[in-house]
Amino acid sequence: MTNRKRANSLDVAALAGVSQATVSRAFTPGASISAKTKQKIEAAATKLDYQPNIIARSLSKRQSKLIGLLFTNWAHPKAADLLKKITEALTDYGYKIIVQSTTSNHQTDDALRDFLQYQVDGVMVFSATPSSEVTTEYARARTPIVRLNRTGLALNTSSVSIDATAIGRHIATSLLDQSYRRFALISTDPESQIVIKISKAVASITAEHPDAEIICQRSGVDGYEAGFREISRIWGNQEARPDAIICSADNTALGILAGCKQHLNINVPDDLAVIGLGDIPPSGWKDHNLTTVKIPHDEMVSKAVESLIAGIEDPSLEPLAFEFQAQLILRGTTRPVPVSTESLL
Amino acid sequence: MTNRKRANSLDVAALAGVSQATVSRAFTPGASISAKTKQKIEAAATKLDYQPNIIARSLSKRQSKLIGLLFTNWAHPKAADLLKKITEALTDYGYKIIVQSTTSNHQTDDALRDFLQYQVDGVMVFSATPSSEVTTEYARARTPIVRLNRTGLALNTSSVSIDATAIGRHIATSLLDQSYRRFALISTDPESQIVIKISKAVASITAEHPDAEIICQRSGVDGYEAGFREISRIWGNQEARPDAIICSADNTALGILAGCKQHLNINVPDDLAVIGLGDIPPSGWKDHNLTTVKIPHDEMVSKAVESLIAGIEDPSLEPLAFEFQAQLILRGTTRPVPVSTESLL
DNA sequence: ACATTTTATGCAAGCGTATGCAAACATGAC
DNA sequence: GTCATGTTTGCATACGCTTGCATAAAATGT
Repeated sequence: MTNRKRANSLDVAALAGVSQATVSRAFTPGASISAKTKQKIEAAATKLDYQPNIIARSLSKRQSKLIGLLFTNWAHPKAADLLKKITEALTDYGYKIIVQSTTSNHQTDDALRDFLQYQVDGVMVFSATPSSEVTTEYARARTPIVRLNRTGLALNTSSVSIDATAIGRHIATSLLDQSYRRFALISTDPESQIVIKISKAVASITAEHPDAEIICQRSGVDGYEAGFREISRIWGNQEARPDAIICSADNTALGILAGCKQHLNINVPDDLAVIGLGDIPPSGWKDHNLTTVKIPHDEMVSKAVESLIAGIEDPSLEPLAFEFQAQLILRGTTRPVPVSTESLL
Repeated sequence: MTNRKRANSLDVAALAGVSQATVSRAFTPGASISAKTKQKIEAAATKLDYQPNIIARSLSKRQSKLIGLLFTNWAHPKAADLLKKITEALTDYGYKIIVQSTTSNHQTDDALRDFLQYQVDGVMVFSATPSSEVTTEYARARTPIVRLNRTGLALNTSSVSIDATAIGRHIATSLLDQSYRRFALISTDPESQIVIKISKAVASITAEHPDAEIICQRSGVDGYEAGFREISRIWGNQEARPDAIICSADNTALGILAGCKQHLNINVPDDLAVIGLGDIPPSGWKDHNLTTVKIPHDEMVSKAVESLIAGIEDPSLEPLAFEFQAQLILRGTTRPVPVSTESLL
């Protein structure tokens, strides 16, 4: 019983008095095998504590049932939820997930090449964009890549994202309807495509409106504390005080809110509107009650997983770019909406 | 160039004019090979876009360089951080991580068996306890398991946890020093070993103190909203109002705090002390300023990874149970500490 | 009963790599 | 030039499984 070596199909075959091939078939769903021998083999297998070696199977079948998951943005407020969702969805499809964390773009490429060495059947990338060299390698290997939280149809990869332009326009329109006119845009990562698109959308709406303007724009403001400090700086510049702040993260927005309340004595939403992005749980808490944007992460993950599987099953499938609609959640940090526009929500 | 088949070591060997074995050696660090041929092979490899097939290597070497990570408690406030830390630490050791999510105990066992099929070199389990059947299977396969966030030395597995008894005693002593006497214990999961130990520690301290008592104990209170509701219920029972609440999660504590402020008009910390567990970011925010317990997750992860690797490298190593000291962070939801006890912190 | 179809099994050749062993080669000492 | 020593290489086999093909066994039909 203290046998060093793990039992393999040959051992089981010997014990069950059949050939090794038959053992293999006993563990292959849908294979041609009689109920009787299958049972016999299963008995032998349990006796020997045998379980098929998936590594060997992968080698033989030339598919690993492994999906690479490249995760970059761990600071994302929904990081854990996303991971859970992705893992579970892929598991349902019979895949195992091998995760890798990266920070720099350089690392991204290395990690993707690693995945290829592990013969992954597909890769999902969260909040990162691989180089075109790597993606062509993937194309050559006919291994699909799906990017989550990145837009566009770049480089042989699919993407699943939100329709940032739409939500940007929606935010701007809504603020205008609520009689705000002087917008500030505060973002975490200046390179985020989503943030850029939102900014552009807001800009295009204000451009159409005679007395509206974007009065201030700042990036690299990341997190609660940063928001708390940032609002003082903004408010300090008396000639250019905004009356509405659009923030690329709820955290930051909550920090701003705290600053308003605690030492600036700014009345939200009368003097100033604050809008976040992401709808993290504290935003809904009664003591914050932040107006924000809810991103349909669950649907996005489902779609991403779905399209990854589709790409694996049919390698000739063309990559696609999906965009989902985000939802503006009006709470207490913006004025109540005039009835006329309520139907828009 | 649109070659369907991935190049393998034999193709490279042919192109470089050497044997397949030599190619293998070119990609094996420390193998016996001359600089010249190695270079030649590398040139051929890049030309063919060759990368060693790790699946095949694993089969041949009988080790996969794969670690199974079983993740249960996705709701843990630090879930994402922990995952990141674990992933990165294991990557540094040259391992890849294959994650699996589970909810029920039954799933836990299945997932662990799956890992075994994938020939993982070791497994890390976060917030779950595998059955003894599975752990003996692992012992037989000489594959180590490390449990993170679970205590004790059960079933051939190592564990890394906090010293719950110590922090429980510390909390209780500190509250007594601050002249609180009537304690309430609110927990999320009634089965959490850590919570149970903390409760017992608090109980043992109060037992030693003549006029202190645990006046109320509730479990299954999970999250901000639940805390918000719970404090009303507690406060409603006028004869049994506590003067200090010890909460097994910061979220819940923050909900309680909000309830105190918003409609119960309870003065924290004068009428009531509130202590959380976990030190999530909002707890440190100025508008909450929650006294809580900081858990040294980073050290714990390092230790867990370290001991897992040790177990892999030396299978004869006995499992160990590690306990780390948690730290009480005194903020605004408890009274200032009398000077005499400050040295304890 | 036999012929015919269907179903189960075994045989053997892969899948792509690692590695012990022996042969070949290079190096330096004499 | 020979020999001893150490370094590189190739050969062949193993790792544990799948699967096409051929054959044996069972089921069906007449």
